[in-house]
Amino acid sequence: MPKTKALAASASKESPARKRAKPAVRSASAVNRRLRQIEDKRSAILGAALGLFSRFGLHGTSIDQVAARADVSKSNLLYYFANKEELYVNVLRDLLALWLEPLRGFSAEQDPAEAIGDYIRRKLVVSRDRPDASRLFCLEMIQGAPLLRDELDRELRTLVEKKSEVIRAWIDAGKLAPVDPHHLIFALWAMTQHYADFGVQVQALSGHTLEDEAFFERAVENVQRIVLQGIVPR
Amino acid sequence: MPKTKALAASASKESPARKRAKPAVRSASAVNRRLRQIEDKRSAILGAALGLFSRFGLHGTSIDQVAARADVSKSNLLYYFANKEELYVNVLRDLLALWLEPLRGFSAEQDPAEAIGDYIRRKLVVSRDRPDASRLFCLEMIQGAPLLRDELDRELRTLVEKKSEVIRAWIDAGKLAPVDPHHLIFALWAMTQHYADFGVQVQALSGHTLEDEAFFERAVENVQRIVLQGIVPR
DNA sequence: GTCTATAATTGGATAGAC
DNA sequence: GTCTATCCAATTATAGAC
Repeated sequence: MPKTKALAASASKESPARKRAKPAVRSASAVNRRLRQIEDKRSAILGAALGLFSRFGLHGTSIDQVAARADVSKSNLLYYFANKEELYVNVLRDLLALWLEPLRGFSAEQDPAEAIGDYIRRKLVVSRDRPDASRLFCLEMIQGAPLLRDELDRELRTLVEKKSEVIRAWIDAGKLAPVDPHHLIFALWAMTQHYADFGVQVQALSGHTLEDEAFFERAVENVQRIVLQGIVPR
Repeated sequence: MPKTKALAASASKESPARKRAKPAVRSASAVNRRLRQIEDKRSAILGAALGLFSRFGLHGTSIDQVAARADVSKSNLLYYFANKEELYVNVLRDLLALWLEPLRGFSAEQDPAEAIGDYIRRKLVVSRDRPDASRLFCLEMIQGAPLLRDELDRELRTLVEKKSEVIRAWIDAGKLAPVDPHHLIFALWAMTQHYADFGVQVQALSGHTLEDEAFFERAVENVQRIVLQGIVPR
């Protein structure tokens, strides 16, 4: 079985950028420049890591590759992140926020059709602009989300419960057909992320990518139509 | 970058079970028994491999683990499959058929609502009974489907085109709202596979699995309702 | 902070006896 | 066909100079 050794205790080593500069002779601005430089390097590494992890997974990616892509040496990378798994965890952490963002918009005062239509568009924008994030998230889920499990149970769960209440309120007000909120949310996630996660298949079958403006709009319209109106003629 | 060395030339080594028994002293039934034994072992290995590959991916799984799970020795496994990638390819090949199966059902004479409702149920059955297959397929897609790309372009593509025609015929006959066939197919795939691929998340948020009979039925009904009727009250 | 070794380990694959 | 014993390559991670 794949090792999970340092996973739990992964917050152990402080990253250098977190350490405050000790009183030195340098001017404040020089220190700030330095700090920014370091932070930039960190995010360069994180960005490179996301790109590779999201395609090849944790085990399919070597530190070397990440380092090369981030244009730093391998040992330099290991100076910033104590080990591969710490790097991976840090990439994942940044992800969840981005992933949850669009859902927060929902509120009972809105018109449901509009709110949900909007949500679909926003999620498709994420699929278009951050397909790597979507894919890594998916990868992690497939593997049983060993690293996100806790967050899933806490943050995501409470958020989903809250939004389910909103959906129920809409239904009670007769503004929405009686649909199970959970299943509706699953459906929305699935349909929108599909364009990122199965991008290759979408491309192979339709000949287009979300990058293609016209195709993107068609995707938005069709998903909206299916979810809102359904496909049986009225 | 991850190596792709022997991928193309992977059909090189014949698997032992494919070789016909040479004229021997054994009785026909003895030979048959032997062949079946071998075939059984092969599928034991393939089954074990599917289970592990679908969770941890190609690189996250070692031959050792597969061998252990299939209850054979590592070198014995390598007798049946020349190398890890050949094993992986064989697992994938078996998959595609299973994956395409449900779609073949579609034909223009059927009532669209019924045909599509049926399709949703059949796909959800697959998600329930063969989640590992669904997950591995998803993994492969995320990674750009290096091994399925050809099949995607051929088999899947022509099948999808054919079924898109059926959908278009339904629309022209006024039996279906004007929806882009491709996007509809994507939506159906996405919503149904989601229950397998994101099973952990579904479980974490809803507290249920498709194994749960009542939950399964609710999933079927809700997906059907969303796709067919939509969620805006009529 | 960054680099050049290099240690340490894992894991894929082969050789050859039985 | 199956096993044991290796070989060998790829990687992670560390040590220590600059």
